[in-house]
Amino acid sequence: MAIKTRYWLMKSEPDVFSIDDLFDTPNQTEAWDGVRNYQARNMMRDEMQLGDLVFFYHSSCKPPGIVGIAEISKTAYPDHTAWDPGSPYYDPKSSSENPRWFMVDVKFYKKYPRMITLEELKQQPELNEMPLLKRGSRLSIMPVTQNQWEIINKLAE
DNA sequence: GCCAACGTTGGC
DNA sequence: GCCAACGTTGGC
Repeated sequence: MAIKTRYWLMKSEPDVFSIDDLFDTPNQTEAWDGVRNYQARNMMRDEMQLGDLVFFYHSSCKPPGIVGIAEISKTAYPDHTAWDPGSPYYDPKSSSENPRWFMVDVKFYKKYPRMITLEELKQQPELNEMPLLKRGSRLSIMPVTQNQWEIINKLAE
């Protein structure tokens, strides 16, 4: 039996990797490397399923917001950038025998005709339970409920 | 560039 | 296992 699709939100700084970069990547698929937070890692490693849908969020930019949707195209596998001393994501405590960090592959799904800004998300009372909108929340990957997913998709119309 | 909030580290 | 110090995130 197929597992029910889950929904997520993943943050990326567009200067580093934007939704247009994903669009322009061969096969429109890229490894989501560099996650170095245990909570975020656990969600990728333990909960993300093939075909799950992801809000692509641009952070640390003006303005921040959701710019489109990606799809999980490969479930979690070790993040080898942690083993590369030349990588900004290098972590000497991770090894191929005992990997500490994981990544998934995401595939471009769609880009919204306009960004749904953080400001706009904040104005929706139905969304105030989203971790994204909670004071002090810094999670780079977070779950989205089906209800939240539908509300935001409607905003994009 | 500021800084609040949060996670991680490491001495004890 | 506590907790102070430090580093990072990310909106503003």
